[in-house]
This record gives sequence, C-alpha cells and structure tokens, in this order.
Amino acid sequence: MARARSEERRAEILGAALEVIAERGYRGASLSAVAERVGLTQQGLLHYFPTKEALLLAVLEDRDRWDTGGAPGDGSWRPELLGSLVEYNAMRPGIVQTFSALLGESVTEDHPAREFFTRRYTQVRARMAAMLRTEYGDRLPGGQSPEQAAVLLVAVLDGLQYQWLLDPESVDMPGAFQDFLRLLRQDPSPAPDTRGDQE
Amino acid sequence: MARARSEERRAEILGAALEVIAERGYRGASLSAVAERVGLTQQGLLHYFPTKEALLLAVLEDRDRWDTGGAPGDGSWRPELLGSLVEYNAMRPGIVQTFSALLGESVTEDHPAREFFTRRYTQVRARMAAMLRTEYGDRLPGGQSPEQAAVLLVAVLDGLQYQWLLDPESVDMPGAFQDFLRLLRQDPSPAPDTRGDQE
DNA sequence: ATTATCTATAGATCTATAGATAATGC
DNA sequence: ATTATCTATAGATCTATAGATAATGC
Repeated sequence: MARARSEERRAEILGAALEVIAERGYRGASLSAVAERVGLTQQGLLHYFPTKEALLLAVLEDRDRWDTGGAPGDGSWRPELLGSLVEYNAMRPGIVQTFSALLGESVTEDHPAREFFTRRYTQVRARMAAMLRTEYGDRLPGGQSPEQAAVLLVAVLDGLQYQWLLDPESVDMPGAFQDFLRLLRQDPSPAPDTRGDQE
Repeated sequence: MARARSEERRAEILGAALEVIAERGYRGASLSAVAERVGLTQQGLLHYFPTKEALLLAVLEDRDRWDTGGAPGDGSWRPELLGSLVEYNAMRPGIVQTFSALLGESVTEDHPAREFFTRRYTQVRARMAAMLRTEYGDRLPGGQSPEQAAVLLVAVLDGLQYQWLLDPESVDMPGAFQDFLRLLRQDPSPAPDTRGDQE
C-alpha cells in the first residue's frame, strides 16, 4: 500500500503544480505555493520531486500521457473529433492556460520545457498530417499538401487559445475552429457567424 | 540637450529590456540584467523607470507605436503586405520572441501585460476585419464574414510564431502564412510545398 | 536647481541541502 | 529498513527606498 499512497501523493502534487503554473507560469511558480496546496512544506515536496525542474517535466509527461492517451495511436482520428476536443478545452480554461503559459515561456532561453515542446510539435504536426492524408489524400480540396495544412491547423489551435484566454467573451474558440475546418474543406456552407468581437 | 540625452538613455534601456525579456520573459528578467547591458547599476536604471512594471509597460507602448506606426491608420492595408510583414519578422527572431514570450506570460494571473494584450487583440482583430472587408466585401470567397476570418488570421500569425521559434528549421513561417492567405482566397494555385517538417 | 548615478541596505523570496523524527512494512 | 515529513539554514537573488555625490543648465 505504501507505493499506492506515494503514487497518490505524487498525483496530488502534479495537480497542484498544474494549477500554480496556470496562475503564474513556471518561472513564477514557487515550490512553496505548490506544497501549500497539498498541505506539505516546500521541503516535504522535494521528497517527491528532487528539483523544481523535475516537477515541471513530470507535469508535462503526465499531461502528455493523458492528452495523447485519450486517442489511439494514429489512424482513427478525424477532423470532427478535433472539433470536439476544442469544445472540451473551452470548458477547461485551467488546463489550456497551463499549456499556453508554458508554451510561451518555452521559447525563452534555457527553458526546461523547450525541448519537450519542440519534440511535441514535431509529433503533433506529423499526426495531423497523417490524419489529413487519411481524410483527403495527398491534396486537400484547397490544393495544400497534408503537411502544409497541418502546420496551419496546429497554429490555429494555439493561436485561438491565446485570444480566447485573454478575452473569452469576444472569441468563440470552438466556432472559429469549425470555420477553419470548413475553410480546409472548401465548404462554403452556412457559416453561422452568430458570434462576437463586437466590443 | 539634457532632455535629449535622457531620451536617448531611455531608448537604450528599452532596447536592452526588449532583449532581456526575449531571453527570460518578464518574470524571469531582472532589472540588474537590463541595467548591466547599458552600463548602469540596477538602482541607476530605476531613475528612468520607477518600477519594473513601468519598464515593461514602456517597452510595450514603445513597440506598439513602432509596429502600428509603420502602417497608416486603417484603410490602406492589403493581405500581401501582411505577407511581407511575416517575412520581415522571420528575419528578426528577437522581436518575435519578446512578443511571444510576453503573450504567453500575459494569460497568467495579475500579469501587467494582460490588459495591454487584451486591448491590442481587440484592435488587431478589428483592423484585420476592416482590411478583409475592403478586400473581399462582406463575405470572403469561402463564405466567412471578415470578422470570422480575422480571428483565424490572427491565430495563424501567432501560432506560426511559436512553431517557428521552437523549430525554425522545420517551419517555414512565411510560406505557411502564404498558404493560409491562399486558403482564404480559395486560390488553388501552385502551392509549392518546397519545404519541411521532414524530421 | 535639476538630473544622473552610485553605495548601502531593508525586506522578501526562492531553491536546495542536512539532518532529525515519526510512521510504516517486513 | 524505508518512507514521509519536518525544522534549520545556507546562499542566491530580487525589487525598491534612502541618501550621498557629481555633473549640468540656468
């Protein structure tokens, strides 16, 4: 049972770290703040993760397993599922904020998450390209290769998150993403436009 | 002449701050690091900007004046000019990095740049929408309203910057942006695809 | 007088190490 | 024995304030 208890504690700590990082970023997050949330002293926390950097990397790995774990290996993805993912994210600003804050910091020198994100984006682009190829073949309706469209797809996902986090009233993230999917499909259908930016 | 000297010094400091923020973000940037680059002590620097936050806000205002100043009020923008802007940015990773790092941090609680970015994005979306309306009227070729397209346009600009900063070898930022413009135009032209993500 | 800088320093943090103590598992 | 925590603390920083000193402008 000791192992199980320990794992539980670790998971609690990771959860608290996720929150604190969402609020203050990695550099702004202090070990004490994380420790306090799980009722430990800062030194007690270091028993589970030997350094602050180790804690961050554990958070990233954990989240990555979660996010990637939900979806099977490669093949079975479809663009519509991505739409649902965005809708899901729109209900969990905390997680989105953690990742957006870390992504922003990660472009900074010697940031411990930099390598993680670099690798991850390479993977995600490849996965998206594979999905688009399955869906559309070697050319999308608009003439782009799946690889070309994949970079844009990922850019839209990230870019929308920042606009949405800063101003959720004005930016309908899921709706905008649907617009983008329609654009890729070259589908000149309804395109409701029942939303904002009317400030 | 005293005023001029002083203004010069301020400008030097703003430049140094821009660099340090690019390297470490705002929270990670120390006043000493900025001061050192202009040959001042940290306390000497505080003679020009009374607090760290004031320095950040001055950097943002300064840059904003620059970026916005280059282009006239509203009307005369065209999508092609945006393409050139992206090409220009691709040659100045430092500036892009400063802004990307700050944008990332800004979604974090109580961040002094948050309000600035929120306001700025509202403005930028409005400006882009106006540009698209001038170019295409009330519906783009793909059926989107200018407002709908504007959110996506801005998202693509930001999102591409992160992917490019993390992995400039694999991501052709200007090329990808051109792909996006073609997508908006529904222009199934060449779409060269002479580039990467082949890792 | 005002402006530009400096030294000294208060007062907060922050991460990480050392080592004690209690509890748990065999 | 090992695991979980704690107290004490070293050693770095960091921002900001106070007040001195030199230089500049009138």
